[in-house]
Amino acid sequence: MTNLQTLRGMIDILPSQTERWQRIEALARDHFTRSGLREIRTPLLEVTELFSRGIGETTDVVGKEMYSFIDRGNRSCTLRPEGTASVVRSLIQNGLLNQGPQRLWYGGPMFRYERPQAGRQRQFHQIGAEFFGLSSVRSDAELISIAWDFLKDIGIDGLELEINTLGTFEDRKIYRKKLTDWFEKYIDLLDDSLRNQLRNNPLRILDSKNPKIKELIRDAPIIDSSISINSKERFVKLQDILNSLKIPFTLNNCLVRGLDYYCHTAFEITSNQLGAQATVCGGGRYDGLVEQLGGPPTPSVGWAIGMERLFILLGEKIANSSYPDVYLVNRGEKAEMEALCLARALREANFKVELDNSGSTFAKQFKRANRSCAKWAIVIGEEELNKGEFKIKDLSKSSMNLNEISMKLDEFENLTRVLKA
RNA sequence: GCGGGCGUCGCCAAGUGGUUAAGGCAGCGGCUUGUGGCGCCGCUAUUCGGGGGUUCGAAUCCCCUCGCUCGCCCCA
Repeated sequence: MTNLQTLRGMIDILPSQTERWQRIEALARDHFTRSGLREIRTPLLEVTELFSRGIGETTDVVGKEMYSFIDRGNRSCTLRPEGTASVVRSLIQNGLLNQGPQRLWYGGPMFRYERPQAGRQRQFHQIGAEFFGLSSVRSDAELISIAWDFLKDIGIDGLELEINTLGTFEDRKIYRKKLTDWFEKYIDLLDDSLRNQLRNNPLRILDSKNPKIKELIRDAPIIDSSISINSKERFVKLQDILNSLKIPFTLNNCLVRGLDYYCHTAFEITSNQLGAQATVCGGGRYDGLVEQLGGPPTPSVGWAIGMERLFILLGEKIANSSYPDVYLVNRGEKAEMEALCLARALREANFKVELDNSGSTFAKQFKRANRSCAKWAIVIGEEELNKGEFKIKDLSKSSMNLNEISMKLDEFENLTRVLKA
């Protein structure tokens, strides 16, 4: 195949799909605005170090999934694999963390060099929300509710919210040790990659889908056994609030965020309709991140939603539905000019107008008018022009020639009144 | 990076060694040089992702390669 085509894992969003995107994006913007979030936009390209430091050297994302290159100034640059690191960088760089709590949302394309599969592309889109400078457990609950309500509002059903706690950094350290010691006893059962994980990120083993490991994990120590009274109380409080908000959830003590700066709340919203990649929204609290990137200690909590997965769940619920108000049938040199002027005037008056520029026969043009699903056809030809008129036709009426009305070219007010009816 | 499935027109496809590569949708033209949704007629793949091989003969068999897809790892 010598034809030029998209890079693997990168797809075109064609006109038949863009309207769905616009609708969801508009709904998201509206939902976030009502939720008191303000949008932040950061560059797609950042210095590589931002992600290696912000996401973690030992993660797969940084270790093998980044789109990185050296630019002409000999800097290592990376297309963002996620949104949070850039947002944090921006808050620090622009001094926004000195201006009180920040409630933000962002959206746009992210890039990860992975093998594409259902619900996963190399260029994919996320929308995310984050709170900075808010440490109460109510913030965690509010943020979860914003995600939950958004997904509900746009009409997605069958979602499940799973939550877990990772405790404080101290708690995690203790748990990590416990877990490592425990897995060491079964080191023979672990393959190379799991042993690697055991060294770098033992908590992530809990997430394994390997059936044998899953069985093993059933008997592994759970985090509950390691966390402090305060952490436990915080987690119970979160559950209480979610109950009060009538947001159903399940506890999943294998749900972990592998990175060191995560603490307390971790959650995912999943669906069984997504194939292997079941998570449509994932997030948690990461009080250590801002500091790790050179800012002041700042409590932070956030989540991201995968847009492509959202669309899989939506199916045909948000269909393209924008048909023209008017299809302008026209023929003959002078009539064509008149039609162009009329199209412009109607568009100015907020009508969606499709102008037939084909110059083909009236029969053809009407065929296309019908296909376009326009409500009205306006007809301008030599005959009409000679009388200083045009015709309006209701395309939804089945009779062919009987449903025309003639109108003078200068009766624009009258025309718009008819079209609106 | 590693497995499984697949690759025939813009889309959906039939064809599984004999040569004129069905059919449907969409598109274009006509029946209808000025009137739509139905109908009828015609046109639209020298070619079966690409390359090489086997054969008198290949879309059909073999090898390589590219791409898509599903899964593993991991994530949204």
